Amino acid sequence: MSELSNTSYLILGMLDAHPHSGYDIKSIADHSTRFFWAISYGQIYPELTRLESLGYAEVESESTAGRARRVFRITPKGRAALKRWLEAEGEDAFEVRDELLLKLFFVSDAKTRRLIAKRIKARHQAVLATLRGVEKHLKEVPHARRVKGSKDVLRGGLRLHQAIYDWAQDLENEPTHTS
Amino acid sequence: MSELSNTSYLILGMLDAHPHSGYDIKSIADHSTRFFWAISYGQIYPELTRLESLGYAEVESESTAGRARRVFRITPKGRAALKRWLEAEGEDAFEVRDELLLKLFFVSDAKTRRLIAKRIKARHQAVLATLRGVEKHLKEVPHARRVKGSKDVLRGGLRLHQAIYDWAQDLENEPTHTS
DNA sequence: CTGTTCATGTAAGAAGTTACATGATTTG
DNA sequence: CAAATCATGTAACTTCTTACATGAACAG
Repeated sequence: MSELSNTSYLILGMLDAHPHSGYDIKSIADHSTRFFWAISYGQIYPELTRLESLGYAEVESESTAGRARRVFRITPKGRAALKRWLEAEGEDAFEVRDELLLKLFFVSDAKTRRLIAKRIKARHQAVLATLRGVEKHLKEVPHARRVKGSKDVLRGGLRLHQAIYDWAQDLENEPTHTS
Repeated sequence: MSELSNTSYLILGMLDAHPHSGYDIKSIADHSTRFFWAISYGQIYPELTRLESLGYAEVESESTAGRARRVFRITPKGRAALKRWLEAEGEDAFEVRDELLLKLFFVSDAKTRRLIAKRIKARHQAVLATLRGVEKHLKEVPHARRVKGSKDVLRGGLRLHQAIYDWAQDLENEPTHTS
């Protein structure tokens, strides 16, 4: 396959904003990109090593004593690759995997259907609450350190989850299935 | 890990509505579940064999001459497992992977940002058009043959993609980034 | 002094995609 | 008769998750 995956660019994007360790990247991703692109340690650490060996990133600092810590910095080559990716027109993968929608699709009795609607509501209410927390937190982050698109993307997330919530609300209130 | 995955239940759900071949399942999935749970031949054929060997499904008919075709039917054991799954409370996985959101997250210049907004709009406009086509098609399918939740799920999809479209529209019209 | 957070990494496996190989039947 | 569609299946690969192993530093 090609040299860099979307997950590589996610890491590169984080390094572009500021030098980071694998641990940093994971924590940032867990309250930002995870809502539309999740990553795990099992990807991050090997990928950082790989990005370094390919010249897209380099080790900025490495702790020799005490607690282990390797901080990576993006290289000019990495920055160029990131820019190219950002501007490239491609397939622009969009994928949803939703177990509750899958269940709803196959459900025939009204009672289970209503129960699933309830569960969908609860799920997205929880996500909305989390996103509102992120929003609050974001306002406290110094302007310069903020990843540029975070505000836009956050608003998109709020809209998306609100829309699903509203739909599930309607579904729950609907009279017992006709037609 | 456990014996049946969500993808197994998707197949079982299809067989519950009506006996099908692997090819059938793929074509149905491609204009229904694919919007929230995509599957490929590489999963379907081995999984049908597996479901049969575990007693959740059985071969209803098999062409011995001419064009190959194996039609599967759900067994009582399969039906029971499906029902249990539909009613089980679990983690209810919800996952989004969106390359354009990922790009937007890292974009700093207004021009690229606007371009990505445009691409998001185009993408979801296309999905909406497809979903409206599915909606039309669904009305022509005989009532009894319809998978029960398809209408509900379809409306959910329309809402979701409309919400993203609207958000992208706002994003495109916004004055060049302040704050 | 104990639990939490910081910190790195690997190994095994699950899940999914893509490409390939093969061939029959139908439609224009 | 050629192209599209019907039809099954496998192999190689990518991607991602989970669990494990290890240990330092800090907060109460």
